[in-house]
Amino acid sequence: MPTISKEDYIKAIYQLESDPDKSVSTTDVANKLEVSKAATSEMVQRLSEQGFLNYEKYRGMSLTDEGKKTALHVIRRHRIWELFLMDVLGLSWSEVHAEAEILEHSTSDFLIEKLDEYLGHPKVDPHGEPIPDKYGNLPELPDCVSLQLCEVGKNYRLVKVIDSSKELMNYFTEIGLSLNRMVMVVSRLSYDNSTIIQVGNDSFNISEKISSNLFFIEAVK
Amino acid sequence: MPTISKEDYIKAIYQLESDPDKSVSTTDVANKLEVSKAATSEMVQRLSEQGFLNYEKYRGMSLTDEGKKTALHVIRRHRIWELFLMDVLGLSWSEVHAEAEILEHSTSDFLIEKLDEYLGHPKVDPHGEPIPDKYGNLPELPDCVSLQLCEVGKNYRLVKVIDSSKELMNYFTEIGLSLNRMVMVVSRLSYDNSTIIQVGNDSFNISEKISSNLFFIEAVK
DNA sequence: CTTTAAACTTAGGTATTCCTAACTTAATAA
DNA sequence: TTATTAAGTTAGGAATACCTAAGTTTAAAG
Repeated sequence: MPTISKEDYIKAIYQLESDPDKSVSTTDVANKLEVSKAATSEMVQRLSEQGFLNYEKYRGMSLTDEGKKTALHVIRRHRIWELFLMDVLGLSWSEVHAEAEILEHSTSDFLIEKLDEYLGHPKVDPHGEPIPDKYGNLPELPDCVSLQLCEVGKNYRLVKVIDSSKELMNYFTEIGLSLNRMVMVVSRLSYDNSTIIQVGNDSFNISEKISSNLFFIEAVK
Repeated sequence: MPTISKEDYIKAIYQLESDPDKSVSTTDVANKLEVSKAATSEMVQRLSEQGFLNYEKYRGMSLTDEGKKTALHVIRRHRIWELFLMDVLGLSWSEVHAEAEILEHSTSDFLIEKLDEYLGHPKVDPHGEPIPDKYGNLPELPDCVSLQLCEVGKNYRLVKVIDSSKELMNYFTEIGLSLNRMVMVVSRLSYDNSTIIQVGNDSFNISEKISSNLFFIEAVK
C-alpha cells in the first residue's frame, strides 16, 4: 500500500495525464504538488521501481495500469467523501475539497463501501465528476458542453463544475448555481465572449474564462 | 501541531495516566503502542522538549496541561467519529474503534465541529465514554457501578462498556447488550463470582472478568 | 550492602520525504 | 551548429520515526 505522499504523486500524475496533448513532466508534477523538482525526480524514480509508472530519465512519465488503478482508488475515496461532506454534513462547495484531500488518505476500503452504500452508490461527486466504482471503472456520463458552447435562447441543466478556486465556488453558490440547476442562456456578448444566463429570476454575466468551468446538458423542458 | 505519531504517544500516555495508582513508564507506553522501548524513550524526550510532558530520565513521565489538552483534543475526535460511524453509518460496536483510530488524526477542527453539530453535541460515545468539548472539558456523568457491584433483584441501565476486544464487543452485541439497554440482575454465583442477568427474555451468565467491563446505573423503573 | 535483573537510555543504523545547490541533458534560437 | 537556457538529475543534508544491540541506572533480593 502506497504512503500518503505516494498517493498524492500518483493522483497528481493521473490528473496531469488526463490532458492528452502532452506527456507529464517532472516540472508539471512539482508545480502541482508544490514541491521541489528534486523531490519529484526522486519520487518518480521510486514509483517507477515500484511499478506504478513508466519512466525514462529526462523523458517524462506515464502511469502503468497498476498506477492508474491506485489513482482511481484515491479519487474514488476523495469524491465519495466530497459528496458525503456536502450532502450529509452540509459543507459548502468551497469547503469540501480541502477536507476530502485529507480524508482520502485515511479511509479503509471497508469504510468507503459503507459511505458508498449510505449515499446510494452515487455516480457523480458534488462537482459532477464521475466516481470510480470499487474496481476502478469510471461510470459513463452523458456528453456535456461548456457554457461557451451553449446556444442563446435554450435551457440547460448544470452537470459539471471545475473546482478551480474556493473564491469561484463561493461565487457560484452566491448566484444560485448548484449541480442540476436549470439555467437559460439569455445572450452572448461578442465584445468579450461573455454569456448572460438567467438563474431563477436573476441574470448574470459570466466571463469567457469562468464559462469554461461550467458544463451543461441541454434541457428539453 | 503534533504529528500523527506524537498524537498517538500523547493519547497513550493520557490513558495510562488515568490509572492513578502508578506513574507512566517507558515500558508501559512501548507496550501500549507496540513499539520498542528505544523508540519510546526518544519520543518521550522529544515531547518533553516540546512541552507536552514532564520527564526525568529513568523516572517516568506526566503530561503537562498542554499535553493533556492535546490528548483530549485527539480523544474528542476519536469519540465523535465512533459515534458517527455507529449511529449514522451503522458500523458495529466492534468495528468503530479501528476506523476512528485512523480518522482521529485526519480531521480538521472545522470538520469535527460539523460532525458534533450533526450529532447534536453528544455527551458520550458508543461505549458510554464522555466526549470532551472543544475546549477540552469532559462532561460530568452520573456515577455508575460495574456489574460485579450490581445488586441481585434490581434493574439497571447499561451506561458504559470498556472496549477490551472486538470479540467481546461482538459477544455483547450478540446477546442484545447495547448502550442504555435495561437489564435485571437475576443472581450471583459465589462459586466464581459470575452474575446472571436478564436481557429481554433471555438470561446470560457473565463471568467476573467480563463483568468488570460493564457499567450500570440503577433504574427506578 | 552488594549482586543481579529489570528498566531505561544511547549508539548506530534504516527508510521516507523533503530541501538547496551543483551539475548534466535537452531543446531552442541565433 | 553552437551557445544559451530551461528542464531534469544528483549530491549532500535535515527531520521524523522506527529498529537492534550495547551500555547505564535503578530497584529488589539475598
